[in-house]
Amino acid sequence: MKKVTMADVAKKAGVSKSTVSQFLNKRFEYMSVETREKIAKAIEQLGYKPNYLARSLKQKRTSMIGIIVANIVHHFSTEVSRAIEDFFIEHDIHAILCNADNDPKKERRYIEMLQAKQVDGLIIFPTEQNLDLYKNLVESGYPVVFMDRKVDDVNIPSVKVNNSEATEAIIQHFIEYGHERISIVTQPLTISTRIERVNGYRKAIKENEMELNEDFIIRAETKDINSQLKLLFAKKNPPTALIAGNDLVFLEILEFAKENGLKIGIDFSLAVFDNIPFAHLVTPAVTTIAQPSYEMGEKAAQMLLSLIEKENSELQDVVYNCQLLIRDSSRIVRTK
Amino acid sequence: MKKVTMADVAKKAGVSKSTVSQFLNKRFEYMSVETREKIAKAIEQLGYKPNYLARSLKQKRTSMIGIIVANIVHHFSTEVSRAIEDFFIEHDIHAILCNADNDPKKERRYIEMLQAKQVDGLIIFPTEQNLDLYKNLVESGYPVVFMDRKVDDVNIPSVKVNNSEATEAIIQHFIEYGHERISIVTQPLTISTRIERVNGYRKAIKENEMELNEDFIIRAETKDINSQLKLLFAKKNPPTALIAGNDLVFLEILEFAKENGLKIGIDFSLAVFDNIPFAHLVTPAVTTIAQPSYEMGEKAAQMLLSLIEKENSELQDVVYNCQLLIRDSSRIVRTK
DNA sequence: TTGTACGCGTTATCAA
DNA sequence: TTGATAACGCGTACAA
Repeated sequence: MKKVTMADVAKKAGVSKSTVSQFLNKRFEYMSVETREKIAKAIEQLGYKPNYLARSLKQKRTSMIGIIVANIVHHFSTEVSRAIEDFFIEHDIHAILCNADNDPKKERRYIEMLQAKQVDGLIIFPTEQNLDLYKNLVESGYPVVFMDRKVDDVNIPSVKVNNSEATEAIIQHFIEYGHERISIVTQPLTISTRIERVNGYRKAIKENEMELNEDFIIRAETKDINSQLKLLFAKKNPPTALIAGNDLVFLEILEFAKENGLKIGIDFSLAVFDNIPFAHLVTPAVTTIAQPSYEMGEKAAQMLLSLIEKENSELQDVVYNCQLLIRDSSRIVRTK
Repeated sequence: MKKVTMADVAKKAGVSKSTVSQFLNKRFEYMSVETREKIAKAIEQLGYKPNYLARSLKQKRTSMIGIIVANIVHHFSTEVSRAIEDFFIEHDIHAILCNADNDPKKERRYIEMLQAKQVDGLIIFPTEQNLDLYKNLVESGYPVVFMDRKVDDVNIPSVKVNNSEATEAIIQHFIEYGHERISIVTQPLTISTRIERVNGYRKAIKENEMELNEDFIIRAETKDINSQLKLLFAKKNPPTALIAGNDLVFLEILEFAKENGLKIGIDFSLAVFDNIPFAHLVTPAVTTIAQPSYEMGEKAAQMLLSLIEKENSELQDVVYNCQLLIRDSSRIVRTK
């Protein structure tokens, strides 16, 4: 794999390296047409491709950014990442996607690796467990934007949704349809997003003067959700409506229902956080609390770019509203 | 964002750059314990992080590979990419994921971009439309592996499944359940995968001495599939069984069925290529022709790594078998 | 309009 | 056991 360098092109064209460099950077103003053509021909013949690596080293800019998602299996992460990648490709910036797998150690490793690779900036779905590291990033002035989650006491701008309000809204919806026992099912409360949702849950229950039953708040790893649901539904007064924290939880609920012969929309109502691509196609169609993932990704990308280009060093958090998409799975009216 | 370099560490520790480099590369054999400690302390205090970029320039190896998928929305691509990334991360190699979006121009652009970035190798879901480019890659000795598709006349090893045989198997299954009019629905026949499946379809129909109806072979862009299905089902003798070419086609079929009040498993039977994550959870559960996507990704990654490390320059194509997962959507017995 | 020379942060070679 | 020096491939003053 013989590499052809600028020097080779220069020799072939009978000019100096700098002239070739000029050519590549399209500074034709002071270049004779002949030289220009000679160089073009030489490049063509040799099949020369500039080495971005060397250029990056010199320019101290790699035109690469890193995305660290908490859990790549989560559909929301995928959508957001896609948006970020799309945005940056328009600016000739490549994204490297890393999956921290909800593991703070992996997150740390990736952050350090990406910095070593000199990426120009980072968009992180933080595990929220590496405070010192986040603070280091801020101090060293590294361009970073947080996604989906917020970390207190760290001055990094974040893009997220109004989790609390969205949860209140879906509960309001359930109440209007006559539900009196509503349960929320989520993964462990290690991150702000889930905490906010449970806070919204508590608030809504309280404000509606309903009984707050702690057993109705399931916070468990996905692998344990099925058994927890079994316990919940074995109670004398099981819930009549469930709120699923994300698409992964939703699949667990589906599995639970299937195994236990419960029909969604009949035996219990259901609403799910996240965009489920097939939500409107299954029977019954599933009510979702959709996050504007594409806009969120785009926004974060914009913010990061402005940080990279130093246009703006003091960015505000951005909070999006969720959209409640009512479908059949939550439309049953409960008459006690 | 002041960058601290090896020179800074060297100065602080009172040694030369070369010694620091030795230290970083763990060549401690001929190094006094004191120097070692001095350097370690200096690195610690300055918060020094080696610059991989400079290292890569020198070593002519970036520890990055590129993945170019044809269509990132396709679930199969995601699974394969995940497997590739997982494999390479174990070897401290980062993957850059690019979405060619089924566009040969984009594919070309990405290949060139990734080469300019000096990635160590490429795994490509080829559009099959850039023959000259593929040939160039081979000639320049660039490590490349094709995924999912095969390109004739180009000496690049590929990892794929036995599309033709898998299609024959599903048709055999349908026939056993009494179907006499089976249709295959796929995207346009621009790539080997789809061509092989349609070939398998033709072969199976012929061998079973059934009537080969060209109208029963739908090859259309996803956006046109719905209307094509409408035409198909408006015929006097519509098919009683459908084979969907992938998950995107499947969603179109779901949509079509919903809009026209047709019930899957009742009004027609269905089998789908690809792993649909929720296939067993919906009603009726969907019969799938699963590709071993994770193994395929892993295999391709292994092959690429061996090419990169020059262990092996003549690799064979690898063909995996699909697994037929019979579920309710195809279990109805047709009695004419 | 073009060429020379140096710097970017490493690593490799070879002396010391 | 350590250090000086030359690469790696490109960009850019500054000189010519």
